[in-house]
Amino acid sequence: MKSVINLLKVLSDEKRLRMLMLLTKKEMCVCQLMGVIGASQPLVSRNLSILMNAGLLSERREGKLRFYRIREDLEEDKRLLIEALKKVLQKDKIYLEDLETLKECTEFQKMTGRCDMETFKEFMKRRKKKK
Amino acid sequence: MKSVINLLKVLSDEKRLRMLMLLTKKEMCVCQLMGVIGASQPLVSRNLSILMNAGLLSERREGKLRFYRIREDLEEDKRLLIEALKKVLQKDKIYLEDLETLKECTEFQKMTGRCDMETFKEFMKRRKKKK
DNA sequence: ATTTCATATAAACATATGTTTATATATTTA
DNA sequence: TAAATATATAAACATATGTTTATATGAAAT
Repeated sequence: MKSVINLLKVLSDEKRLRMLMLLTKKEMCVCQLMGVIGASQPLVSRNLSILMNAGLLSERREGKLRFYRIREDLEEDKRLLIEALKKVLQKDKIYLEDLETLKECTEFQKMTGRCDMETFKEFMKRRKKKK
Repeated sequence: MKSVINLLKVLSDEKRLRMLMLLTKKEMCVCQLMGVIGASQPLVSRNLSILMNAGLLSERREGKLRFYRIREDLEEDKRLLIEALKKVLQKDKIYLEDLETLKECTEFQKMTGRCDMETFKEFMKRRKKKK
């Protein structure tokens, strides 16, 4: 029960839920998440560490970057709940917007050939202008 | 997204989750819930009103008593998530204990032929002694 | 080695949440 | 109509949580 409660608590924060949903699509580094979620670096890092502590993510280091992904050996209860959430959010507006932003962000990254904070800050600026 | 987040928040409280799980088994009044959960009347009432506001429960009045149950016309996302939680908690220790307590509580109620606060307070006392 | 840069962590703060105590409401019974 | 009773609500409090700002860490590049 305690672990289920904790899981619900961890995922009942909008930014964390959005981050987790993005990570079900692909591995991402901190600066990419900043770009898509539109949150500050410390906030993204803190939420990642909360998701890590909940046993949901694994981490991989590559140079200065740290990539996060959903653990492949998720416990049964976590796997089931995440599946349910994916189903529930399938047509959710914010979730679909995030997926779209992720696509654009990935393209922008390919175009520039870079993966650093400046690049994603630039991406966020352009995105704001669009609106 | 907002409604899913709120649902997760509402259910990430142990007492509320336990109450909801009990209510998937049968309709219950406030004093029965007090007996099984072992919480004070105001706390049970407050949590019931939170579950109501989240669109999870319906209420039926019978004399001085108020009976609560899971809404039969639950929205799709809520239904899905509750189903997932039921699956996840199927073998959970606290959940199974609660079901056992519910059974005993119902028997005690039949035996005494009463459904009021005194009766359930008495039930709680006896239960504590057992341990 | 020093600087740069991505990320993590700590400190500080405001706000939200769970719980208890006290009080109100509304139905029943006397 | 008054007293009793089941439940709801309000007030008060302590604790937990999300967020920002400032600082630390550790790898890479110079």
